[in-house]
Amino acid sequence: MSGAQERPMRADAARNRARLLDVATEVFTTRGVGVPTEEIARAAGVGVGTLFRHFPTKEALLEAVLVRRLETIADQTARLAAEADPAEAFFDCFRLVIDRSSGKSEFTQALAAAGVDAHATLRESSTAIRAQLAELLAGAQQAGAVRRDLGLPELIALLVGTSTTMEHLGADTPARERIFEVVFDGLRPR
Amino acid sequence: MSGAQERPMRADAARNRARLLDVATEVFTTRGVGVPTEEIARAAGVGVGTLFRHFPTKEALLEAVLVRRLETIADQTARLAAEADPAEAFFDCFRLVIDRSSGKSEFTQALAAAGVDAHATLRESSTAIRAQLAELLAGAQQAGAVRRDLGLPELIALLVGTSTTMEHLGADTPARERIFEVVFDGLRPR
Amino acid sequence: MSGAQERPMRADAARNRARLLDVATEVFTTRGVGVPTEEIARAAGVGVGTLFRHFPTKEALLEAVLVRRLETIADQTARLAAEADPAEAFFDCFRLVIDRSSGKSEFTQALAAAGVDAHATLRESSTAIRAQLAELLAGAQQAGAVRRDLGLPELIALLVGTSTTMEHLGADTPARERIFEVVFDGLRPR
Amino acid sequence: MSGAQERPMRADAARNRARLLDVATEVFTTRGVGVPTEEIARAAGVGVGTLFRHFPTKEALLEAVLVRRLETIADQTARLAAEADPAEAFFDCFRLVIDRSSGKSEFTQALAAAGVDAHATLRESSTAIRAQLAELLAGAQQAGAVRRDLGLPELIALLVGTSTTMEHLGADTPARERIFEVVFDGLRPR
DNA sequence: CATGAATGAGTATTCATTCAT
DNA sequence: GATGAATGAATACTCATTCAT
Repeated sequence: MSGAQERPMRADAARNRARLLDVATEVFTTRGVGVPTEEIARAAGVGVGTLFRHFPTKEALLEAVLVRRLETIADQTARLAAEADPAEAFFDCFRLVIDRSSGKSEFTQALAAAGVDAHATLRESSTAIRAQLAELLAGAQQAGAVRRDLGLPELIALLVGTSTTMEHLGADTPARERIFEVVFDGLRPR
Repeated sequence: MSGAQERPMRADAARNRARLLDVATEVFTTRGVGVPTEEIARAAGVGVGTLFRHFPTKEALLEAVLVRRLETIADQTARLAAEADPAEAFFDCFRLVIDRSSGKSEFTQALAAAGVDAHATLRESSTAIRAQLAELLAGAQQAGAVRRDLGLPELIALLVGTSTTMEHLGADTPARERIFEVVFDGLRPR
Repeated sequence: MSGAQERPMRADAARNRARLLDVATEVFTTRGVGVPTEEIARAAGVGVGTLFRHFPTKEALLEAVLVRRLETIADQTARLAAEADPAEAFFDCFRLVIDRSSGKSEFTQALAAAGVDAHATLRESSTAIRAQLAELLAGAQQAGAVRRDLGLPELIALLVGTSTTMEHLGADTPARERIFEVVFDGLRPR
Repeated sequence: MSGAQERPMRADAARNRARLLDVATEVFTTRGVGVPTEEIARAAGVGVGTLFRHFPTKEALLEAVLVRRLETIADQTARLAAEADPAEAFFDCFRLVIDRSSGKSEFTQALAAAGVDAHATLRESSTAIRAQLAELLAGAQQAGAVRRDLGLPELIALLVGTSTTMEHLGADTPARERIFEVVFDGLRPR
């Protein structure tokens, strides 16, 4: 149900596609979405034509990057949810989502896309993550670890916002930890 | 208290400058920074030439918009700080800053600019607001209303992040209120 | 009712616009529609930006060229129609339309556009020319100089086709004259 | 009588070549010459590589299409010339050539190619058709059915032009018939 | 001072053609 | 031989900025 390849796809083509995704992720994350396609192609060691063969549009490339991010997170989130007790699962997941967030506000966009509706491809993977977040939230609320009046939209908005907060703190680990404390304290009932 | 005028400046010139700032604020806020300068000029009822006479660069225009925002906030913040008791002042100010946040992520940028060091012009007004925020924070902490381990950088980052959170909730007032509760609860000691 | 300038338009702007139209006409006519916009701009001694300021689209430029051609023809046609007797007017006009046709099949397109429907601007001037042709045709038919069973569509198609015929004869004047004889003979009743 | 095959050529290769020619003819005729090679290949059920193996250039493909058209016409023309009396043969052939004309101006090009000297490959088949047309014309002229002052160039140009005329009339059969009457009347002596 | 025409570097995208699989 | 992935030159169009009117 996730990323099934229609046909095997030639080895080099797959390698190029992967390389393009990696480079694009890196570049979009660190330098924003404004970077020319040609530069991305060059950095991936392919011609522009190849980039556009794999992703018919710059937007499609961005979308693919976001989808992959979301899928990665969804996978890890799922693993967490299965292992820990509800409360721990919820807070660990919150951390995980935030920690996956890196550089620029690009990831913010990805998460935002999970909240708002986007293109078809994105919607699928964002739906997956939304479902998992909803489940985790419900579990934590039933376990009495999180305020009952919070809904999924607030949770998502809070994830996006906290991600932004962290971006502005950079690598200052103690400060980041204090923010986690503030938010987690605030999330608990009472 | 606001950008000193070198020479008297003709009345119409001043009017044009003001109009440009207003329009730019509106446009940047609602439609993002990507809007062509020409369109801003037209909306302000002047030619592009005039725009570039007042603001030598598009970036300079954006900067001016941000500065004015920061100044406005600083003014209101100052008023609040003078009137209420420290705790109330702090939280009221937090709300005020967030509520001034509207549309797009433009305002978030303004807040971000207060955190990071940007161009010279910005630095002046951001310094002002930083000073006030620092004072308010200290007051609230001494009054025992806010955790003592939080520094100014965390506060600013939190403002930026919460602003982002709110953007994603849009006009859902009850939800926004719940976010305030979460953050404010989290800010309090213990 | 023809090409009214909204506002005076600066002298240099008008000159550039005219130069662009001239160059485009020349270039499209002799080398076809495939010629890069940049080249047209360079040949007109302006930057691409100027070209696109005057004609927001390559298609718009082509359209403008065609319109001007049609207008020119319509003007001359009108003059002819007013002076001569119906039969002479009709045949003179036929010649005139064909003789205005030069190089490539670009003019064919222009005439075709008069037959089929095109963009709004084109339609206006093509309507004008169609009306005049219809009038001339009717006059010649009433004067007994042209078969009564021919309609306007056939006339236009014949103009386009004869224009194509002439293109393939190039500058061979006697041959062109023979074609005129063939077509004109064929047009007469019986 | 048609392009000699150097070596036997494998059965599937021959089938591919034929299929490509068919598809290209169809596509060029209905949608013009601008259609991407890749699309033609796909429609023919082969990869682009195969297309370029058979026709080293897009232009070569177009040329092959035209050659085949000309050959077909030449064949039918030859048959007609052998059967009827000179006058009838001439006019029937004229009709046949025109009626073979379908969609877009692609066929017009083919005819035009018979008039002008194009690439080597084309020259061969166009020479054949030119010879036949010359013979038919001479026959009709000696039979007193066509003006004596017309040469082969005029005839070819007239064929091309009339083809264009017909294109613009589309499927309006009565109108097409009237055009034939006009042209045929005009072609007769006096 | 204001205007808006001119500029031209910059960008996404297409497509004929080549070549590794 | 066949395939389709890779290539990259080419092209229409945009927009910040300058400067003649």
